[in-house]
Amino acid sequence: MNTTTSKIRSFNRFYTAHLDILSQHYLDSEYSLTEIRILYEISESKTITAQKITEILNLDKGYLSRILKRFLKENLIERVASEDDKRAFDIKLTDSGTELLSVLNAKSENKIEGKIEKLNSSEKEILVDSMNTVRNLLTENKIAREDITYRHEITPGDIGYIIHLHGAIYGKEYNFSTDFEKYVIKTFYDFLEKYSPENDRIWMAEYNNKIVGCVAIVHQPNEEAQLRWFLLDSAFRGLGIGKRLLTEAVDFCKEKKFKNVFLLTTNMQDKALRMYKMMGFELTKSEEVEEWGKTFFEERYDLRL
Amino acid sequence: MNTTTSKIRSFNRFYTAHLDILSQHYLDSEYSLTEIRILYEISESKTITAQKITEILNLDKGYLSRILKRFLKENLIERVASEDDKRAFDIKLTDSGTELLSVLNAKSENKIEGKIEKLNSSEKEILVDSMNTVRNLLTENKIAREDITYRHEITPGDIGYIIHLHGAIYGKEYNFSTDFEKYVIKTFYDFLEKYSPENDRIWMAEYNNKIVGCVAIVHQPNEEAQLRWFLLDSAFRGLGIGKRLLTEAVDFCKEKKFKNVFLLTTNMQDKALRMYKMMGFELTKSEEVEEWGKTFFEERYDLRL
DNA sequence: AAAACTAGTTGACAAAAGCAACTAAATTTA
DNA sequence: TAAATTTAGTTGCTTTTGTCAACTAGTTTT
Repeated sequence: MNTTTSKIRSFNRFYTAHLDILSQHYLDSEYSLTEIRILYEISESKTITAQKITEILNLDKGYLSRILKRFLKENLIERVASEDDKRAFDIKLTDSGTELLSVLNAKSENKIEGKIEKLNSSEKEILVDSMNTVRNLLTENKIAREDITYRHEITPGDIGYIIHLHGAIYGKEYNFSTDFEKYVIKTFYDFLEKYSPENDRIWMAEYNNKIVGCVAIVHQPNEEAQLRWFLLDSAFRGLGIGKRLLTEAVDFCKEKKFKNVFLLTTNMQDKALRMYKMMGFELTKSEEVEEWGKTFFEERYDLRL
Repeated sequence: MNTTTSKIRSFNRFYTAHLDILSQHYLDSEYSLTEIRILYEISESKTITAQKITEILNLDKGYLSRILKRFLKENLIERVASEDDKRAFDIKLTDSGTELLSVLNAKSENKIEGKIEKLNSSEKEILVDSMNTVRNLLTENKIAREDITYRHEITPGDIGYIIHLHGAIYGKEYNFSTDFEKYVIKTFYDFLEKYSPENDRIWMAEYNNKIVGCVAIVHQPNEEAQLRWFLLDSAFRGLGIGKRLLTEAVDFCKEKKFKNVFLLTTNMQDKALRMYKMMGFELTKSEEVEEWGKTFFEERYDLRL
């Protein structure tokens, strides 16, 4: 028996009970969960047709029709004949409908408050993060480009996390030993020692407040710069994050008037190599080495600006 | 408006839709979700009374009574008058009831399989871990001591994550600047340079495969050892994790026959200080310093073994 | 312009759930 | 220990919730 599946089922049972949505009256109001969901859909889309609601909530149109009739009578909704389809109506909430919904929302929030009141703020953070993770993993479209944020100020914990990503990702994908992480630690220490906010920069791509990708530009003598630590969590590839990071990095180099940017990489990083080439980087050196428990080619790429 | 609450509400709406529990027929069977939940409860507790079921599932006893009557007629359950209460019956599933439930379980698992088939194994792991976290946090008992695991082999990504924790926690709790993280990076680099598996060790406490606490013993000249990097994520304090880590560390020192263990800390770490003293450490030096954007006392504690 | 389709309404009905009165046994109380 | 109260389960009656199919009137396809 598949344990992942059974663990998920167990969670589903737990959450069904937790949601407490199987009782008829939603939050002791005189409305059922279905009715509230209808009102909620109306409020969400500002204006909507009955047809659309049946699609979203999977309701019988006859059933819905009667519920809407009652809502009209109770002045919770109002509707006007649709412009482009004279059979249909555009439905929206009246003020008292909005009011009702907000009262119920407040009630629902109170109930949730009660359930999390014993958690401290970091536990709440963990809870929300975990919920987001569950949701993202269970959603078809997985991660949306818009959910990724970018920044370049270094805050406490960032560098450590980037080191962690390097160790974890290279360990998993290329079987690099912990020696590689040690090497990364060294490079970051040197970077921080010589760090010049004016001529160095590190960009981070974040998802759910967690770094999932990064790249940095480190100034070098003779108007050169080195591009370093270009990395993307495997779950976040193919979203244009890498391209965005590299573009920011190269733009920064142009802005700072560096004459040449170079980077050191290995022949194993096929995906990163493709992106470097796309940005105009060209192979200038290649040398076979044995390190971190593997044999590979260490390569240098250059981009003249 | 409290964002934690609204994020949870959003997740609840998502999960309600995801669970798909609002349709009448459970998994296209001729049974409703309520009926299946009843069967499930009966199967879980091997033998149960109707009263108990109404309590667990919050059902009307008249309603339940009729459902059970039907189950009896359909030979899904059987019941015998209870020994200790002649009004009540002990209910249990018949073979065909068990059979029905297992068919439905298989269906349910198939459905879940379908929803997670696109996830790779590490994503599945993350999913289950996150569900466990959600569940633990929403359950009274919060995080249980048994959910914490301990290990001391360094795997790729560990050191980076520990550096991250240092930066993030000290940044948040004591407002230390990123310079502190840089200092931690340096200490870890030195540690890895001189690392001797024989005389050094680092312990990690994990929750859901994520490091939440650590401590290390680093050998020093003259049969001394230094205790370093003792740290605990604030959400995981008060669970005995710190004590366990320190005990492991001191036991290791005894086993390795170090004559003295010392540690350097600051007067700000009140909680850690209490634990050090509890383990027998004594203050041997105290000096005012100004570092990482703060003024404080740097203190040395020693424990003779 | 006819045929096929769609948005919404309505009647008839079935299933799900709740409420209250009842029986019979168990427990509490005086 | 007998009367009063409570409890497990049943049954009749009712409301709520949801389904199905037939219908109107407007829309789209052919």
